[in-house]
Amino acid sequence: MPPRKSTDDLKEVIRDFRRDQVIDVARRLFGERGTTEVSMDEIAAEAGVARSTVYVYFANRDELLRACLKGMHNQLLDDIAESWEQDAEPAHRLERLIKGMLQRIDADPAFFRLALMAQGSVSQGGEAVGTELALISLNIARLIADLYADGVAQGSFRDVDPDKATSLIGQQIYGAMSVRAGEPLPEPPAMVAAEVCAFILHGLST
Amino acid sequence: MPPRKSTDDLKEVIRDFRRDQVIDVARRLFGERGTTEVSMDEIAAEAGVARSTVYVYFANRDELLRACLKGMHNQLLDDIAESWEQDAEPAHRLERLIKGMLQRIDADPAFFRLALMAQGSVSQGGEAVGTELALISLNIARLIADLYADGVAQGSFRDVDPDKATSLIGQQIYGAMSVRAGEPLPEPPAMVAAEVCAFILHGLST
DNA sequence: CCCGCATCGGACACCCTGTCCGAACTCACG
DNA sequence: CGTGAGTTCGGACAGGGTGTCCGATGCGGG
Repeated sequence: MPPRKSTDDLKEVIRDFRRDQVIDVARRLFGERGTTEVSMDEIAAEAGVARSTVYVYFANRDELLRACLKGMHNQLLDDIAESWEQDAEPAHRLERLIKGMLQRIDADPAFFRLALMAQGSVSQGGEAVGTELALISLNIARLIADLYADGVAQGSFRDVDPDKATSLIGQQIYGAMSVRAGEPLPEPPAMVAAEVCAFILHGLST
Repeated sequence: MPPRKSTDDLKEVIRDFRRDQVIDVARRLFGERGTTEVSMDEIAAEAGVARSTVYVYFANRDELLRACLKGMHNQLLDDIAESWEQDAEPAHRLERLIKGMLQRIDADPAFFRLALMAQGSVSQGGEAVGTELALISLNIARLIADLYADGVAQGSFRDVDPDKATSLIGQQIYGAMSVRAGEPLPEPPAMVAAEVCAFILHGLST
């Protein structure tokens, strides 16, 4: 087996390119009409390939859905990582984190609704779609945990069980994102992020 | 058309009974394996009726799903209404509200996961399943709004835009419920409710 | 020029939905 | 007791989706 590296690499690039092509279409259609309402025929047609070709790249519908989620996961992490290092102040990081996620939703609300729906499927057949979403949650949770620990260390956050605090913060963010994913005409992300962040910091206390 | 009241009433009772029989089975199966993974055949078989008979009671799969959600909605409202009048103190009402919802989840976690999944479907075909869930949200939101207004009136809550405050509180509760619906071995609802409530009241502030 | 490879397109078996209808059963009424 | 209305059953049916398979086609590199 001779190296033949460049050729094989090219093939792989092409393969990835086509894969992404299908994923993009699937993500759009899933987002627009829901994962259950789009047939593989439609995806294939819209992507300009034969249905059987789609099955060359993805074993089945589930795997395609998982690939869609993975793509979104990566974009989300990129978005957040970008702004993460710009400010080490915990409260600011929190606000940036929230703003980043809201912006990601705004960039493709349909896609995020897709994620929410998949969230539902997770608890179901148990299929591997769940693992994709669990990864996202884990990554975000880690960021929150770090940020909280920093805040406690410098005395700006109340010191309670870190796991509980992380969970509660995460829940608030999750709720905020869910609502926004459904809202037709959302307010500016920066403003919402500021409100959510303020609420997390102070709650209803006078 | 003679009155014949008692007979017709009886028929209606029987009809409702059978309907509920199917709904119970459907709710269980939907909860266990997800709404998309259960066929009408299975539901009918498990309920001990012919598939065609199910279609006598429900026009289609969607209507059956909606009926399942409506049932859960009513149970939830009953649960909450029960404890609502026991204490007029806003903070206590909030905690009771949260506890009530957590208990409902614990009573039938599978069912709540079903609701979450349907939440996803809402944004999809747009079918009337959404209206069922929207009703639930509305009812809860009204309770929260009342409670918040009381708290502000008596000076125990910060006075901000009531809509925003209601929304933020609702988001926190929504997140907490979502997490709990997925947790395998949750802590006592009362304890979790207290934590969530405390977080809403004070946030991270020292 | 020819081989390998990706793609195509269509046939296939299987499953699910929603509709329909005739047959059997139940039960209240005359 | 007989009759008729209403209910259920079971199965047939069309339509549509999934996932598999395979022969045909086209293309690019050696």
